[in-house]
Amino acid sequence: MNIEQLIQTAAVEAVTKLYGEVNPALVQIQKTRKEFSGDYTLVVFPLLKTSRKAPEATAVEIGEALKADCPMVTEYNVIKGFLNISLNPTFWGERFDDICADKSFGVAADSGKTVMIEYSSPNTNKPLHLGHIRNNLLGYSVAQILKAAGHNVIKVNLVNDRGIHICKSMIAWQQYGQGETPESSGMKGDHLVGKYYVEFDKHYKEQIKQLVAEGMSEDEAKKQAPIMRGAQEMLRKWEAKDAEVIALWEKMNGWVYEGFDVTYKALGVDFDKVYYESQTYLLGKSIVDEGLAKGVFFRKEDNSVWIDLTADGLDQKLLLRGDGTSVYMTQDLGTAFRRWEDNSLDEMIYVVGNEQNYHFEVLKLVLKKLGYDWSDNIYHLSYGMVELPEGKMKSREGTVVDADDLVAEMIGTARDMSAELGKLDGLTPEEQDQITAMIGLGALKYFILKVDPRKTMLFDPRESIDFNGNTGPFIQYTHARIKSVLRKAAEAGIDYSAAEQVELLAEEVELIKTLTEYPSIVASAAQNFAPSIVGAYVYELCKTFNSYYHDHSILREENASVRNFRLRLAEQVAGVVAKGMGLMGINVPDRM
RNA sequence: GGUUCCGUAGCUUAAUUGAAUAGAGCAUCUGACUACGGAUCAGAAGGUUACAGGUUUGAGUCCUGUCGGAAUCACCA
Repeated sequence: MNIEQLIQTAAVEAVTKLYGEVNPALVQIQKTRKEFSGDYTLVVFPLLKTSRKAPEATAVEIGEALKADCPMVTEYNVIKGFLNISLNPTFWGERFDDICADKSFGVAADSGKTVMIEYSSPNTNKPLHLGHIRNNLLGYSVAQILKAAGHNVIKVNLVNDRGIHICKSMIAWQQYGQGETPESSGMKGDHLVGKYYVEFDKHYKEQIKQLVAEGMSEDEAKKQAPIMRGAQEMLRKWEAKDAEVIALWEKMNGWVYEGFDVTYKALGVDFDKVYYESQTYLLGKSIVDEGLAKGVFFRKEDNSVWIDLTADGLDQKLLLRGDGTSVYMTQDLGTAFRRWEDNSLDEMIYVVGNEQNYHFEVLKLVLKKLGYDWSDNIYHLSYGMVELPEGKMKSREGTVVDADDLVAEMIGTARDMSAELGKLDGLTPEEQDQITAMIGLGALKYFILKVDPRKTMLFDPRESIDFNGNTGPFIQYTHARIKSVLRKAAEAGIDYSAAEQVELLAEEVELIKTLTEYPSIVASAAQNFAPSIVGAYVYELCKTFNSYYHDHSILREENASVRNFRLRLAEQVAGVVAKGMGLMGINVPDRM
C-alpha cells in the first residue's frame, strides 16, 4: 500500500468518525504543491455536504482528528478548502530504509495477466523511417512498463511481406537492377530494396507520360503502363506460387530483414515472436464463413461479403472480395482470432498510427458482433504522426527522415559534444563508442517518448535534438555524476551500506518522498500505456537531486553518519533513474 | 459533407483524469562555489489555455456552438 492510500484510509476514518458515513471517493488526497508547506493535501470541498460546515472549519476538524489518531501526522495547516498534512521525518526515514531493503523496488508482483503487444509492423519494400521509430520506441517502452507492472508480456511484430508494393520493388529490380545485391553495392538490404521501390515510381511516371503523349487518357495510361502491369502479373504469379517469383521474393525480403535487424538492434528493440502476413493472410476466411452463417455478414450480387455497421454510426465495410481473395480486414480478423486462441491472452495491444483508428474501431465491432467478447480487451494504442516543419514526410519529395541516418546523426552529435567537452578523454575507443551511442540514442528516445502519443509531434531535422534541459542526456548526466561520487567513496574505502538514523533536511525528505512514488508511477504508466509519465517523473527526480547536490556536499560532509546516509540516498536515486530510463528503453552510463 | 482526434509562452511541450497563483525545457537577459563532474545550479521576462456560451463551490480538463489543423470514409495494406 502506498503512502497516499495510507493517508486516504486514515482520512476516511477520521471523516466517518466526525460526520458519519462518506463515499471514500469523495476523500481526495493529493501531493501538496511545492509552494505550500505539507506533504499531502486533503481537498475538503466534496465533504462539505456531509460536514455541513464551512470549508475551513471542516478542514480544521479533520486535521485535529488525524493528528490525534495517526502517529505519523505531526502537523497540519489549512488554506481555503485545502488541508495540508505534514508527516513525521522519522516516518520518511523509515520509508527510505524500506526502499533500500527492497531489492526489486518498482517491480510489481505478478498480476497473472498475459498481455500481447504488437508494434513495428513494417512493409518490406522500403527502410524504416522516423514514423517507425516512434512506433518502435513506444511499443518497446510500453512492453517494458507492463512487465514492471507485473504482467506477462508477449512482444510481437507483424511483417507485411506481401502485396503489390513488394512486387513493385521486385519488378524494378528485375528490369533495372542488373543483379545488384547488398554485397555488390555495399548498401544495407532494406535501403537497396527501397531504392528500387523509388525506381519503380520513376519509370512508372515516365511510362504514363509517354502513353499520354501518344494520346491515351491519363487514367487509362495508369492502368496500361507496362511496369505496373508487370507488377500486377507478378502478384498473380506469387499467389499462384510461381517458383521463380517466390525465389525472387524470398531473396529480396531476405535482404530487407537483414537490414531491419540492424536497425532494430541499433534502436535496442526486439520481439518475442514475428508474424508474417504471407503466412496469416488467409486466416480470416473461415471467420467470414462463420459470420455469414450467423447472419452477421451478407453477400452482394458480385459475391463480395460485407457487414453493415450503419446502425452503429459507421459505414458498410467490405470483408471479402468478389473473387474470394482477402482484404486487410479479413486477415486482421484472422490474426486476432488466432492470437487469442493460441495464447490465452487477457489483453491485446496494437501500436498502430492514428490513420487506422477507423480500421480498429471496425475490427473490434465486427469481433463483438460475432460474439467474441474478448474484443473488449483489444486496445488500439494510437499515436500521431511525426511531422516535419514543412508538413508530412513525403518519399517522393525526398523529405523522409531515414531511421538509420537519424540514429547515426544523433550518435555523431553526441560524439562531437563529448569530444568538445573533453568528457571521454582517457577512455578506450570502444568505451567511447559505447557511451556516445548511449547518449545519442538517449536524446532521441527521450525526445520522442516524452510527448503524449496521441499528439502529432514536430521534428525539425535542421535543429538537432537538445542535450540540455529536459532531455535524455540531462538525466544520464545526473546518473553519471552520482556514480562518480559513489566511485570516489569506494576508492576512499567508505562503507555506507548500514542503515543509520540521521536528522533529515527538508530537501532530503523531498527526495525520499519522490522515490516512494516510483511504484505508483509505474502502475499509472502501465494503466495509461504512457511512457511520458515515467519520463516526467525521472526528470523531476533528477532536477530535485541536482538542486540538492548543488547545495549540500556529500563526500565533504564531516559527520560520517550524515555522509553515509547521503551516499545511500544518492545511490537509491541513481537506481531509480536507471530503472525508470530502462522502462523507456534508455540506458544510462556510469560516466559521460 | 459524415465520423474521429488535436489547438496551452516566440519554439518544443506538462498538468495526478474537475481543484490552490497553468508547470517545465529551448531561445533571450542576469547571476553562482577556482567544480564531491558547469551536459549543472539560482533568478528575470514571456499566457485572456483558438473563440463564444453553458454545467459546477471550482473548468486547460465536462457539455453545446463557431473558427483553424490533421486523419479517415478504397474490392491498398
